[in-house]
Amino acid sequence: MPELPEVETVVRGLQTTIVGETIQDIEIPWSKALQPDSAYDSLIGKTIHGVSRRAKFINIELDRGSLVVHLRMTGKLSRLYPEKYVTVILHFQSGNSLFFQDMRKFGRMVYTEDKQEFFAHLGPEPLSDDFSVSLFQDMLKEKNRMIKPLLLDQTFLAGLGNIYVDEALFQAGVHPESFAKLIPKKQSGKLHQAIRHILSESIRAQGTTVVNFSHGENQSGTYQAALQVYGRRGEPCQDCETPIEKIKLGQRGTHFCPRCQKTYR
DNA sequence: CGGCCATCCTGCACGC
DNA sequence: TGCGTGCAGGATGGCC
Repeated sequence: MPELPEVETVVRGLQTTIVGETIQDIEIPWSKALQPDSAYDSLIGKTIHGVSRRAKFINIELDRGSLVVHLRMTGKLSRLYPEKYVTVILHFQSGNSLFFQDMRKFGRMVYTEDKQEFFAHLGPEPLSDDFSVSLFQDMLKEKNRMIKPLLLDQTFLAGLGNIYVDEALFQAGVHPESFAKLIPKKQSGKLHQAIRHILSESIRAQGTTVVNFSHGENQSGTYQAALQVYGRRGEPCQDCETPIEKIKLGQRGTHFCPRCQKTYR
């Protein structure tokens, strides 16, 4: 499951490989993966001028407009033919190609001429300078919602996924069912720090790569071992040895230590 | 506004 | 062995 750090790693790779390429042709084995329907015509002949990241979106900038990619659960971009689960192939004039592989077919490539508009609904970038402790504390203060689903809401804060939210809440000692506006300043400060720490550390680890969809199976990153609650139901908490619990919250599997994480309600 | 549900997809774990 | 069932999950959209 690619989270923000994995996406960042992919983007850095693409910056050194596909910038300057011109799209000559596109194959679309899974038609839903490339949107809108007119995207094919819009993309032919376009040259890639840069690659950047916004939240978990990969923004491939063209001479006009952008090709925005979201990998969702199982999407991967690769320069080599992956054989299985290929949904879109960009063929470049150079003879090189870029393959979009996605077993679960949730991932999307979207052509947009107005990326500002496309990203307009997203909340702040958790790693940006703008995202200060005081801003975060102000944002929490006005939200009468449980903290876990709130942190997953991309319009509130853009880029956190299920795994890192559980980890950040554990590190901050905040129970996922706490109400945002009731979290004391000290704890929301810790939470802010935990979010940024986890994200930047796993970017440093070359994109975490938490747990594969097959559960517990390592892919490539080194951050897996650093996970303290996610996927550890029943295992002793590393701080107090109380078994880690798993509940469903906002339709998401949610892991936490019932002793170390305090509920504010 | 907030919470809940269904939807999209597929592979895998589990129970019988 | 093989089958059926349920689960996982990012984001969106609909409903109450």
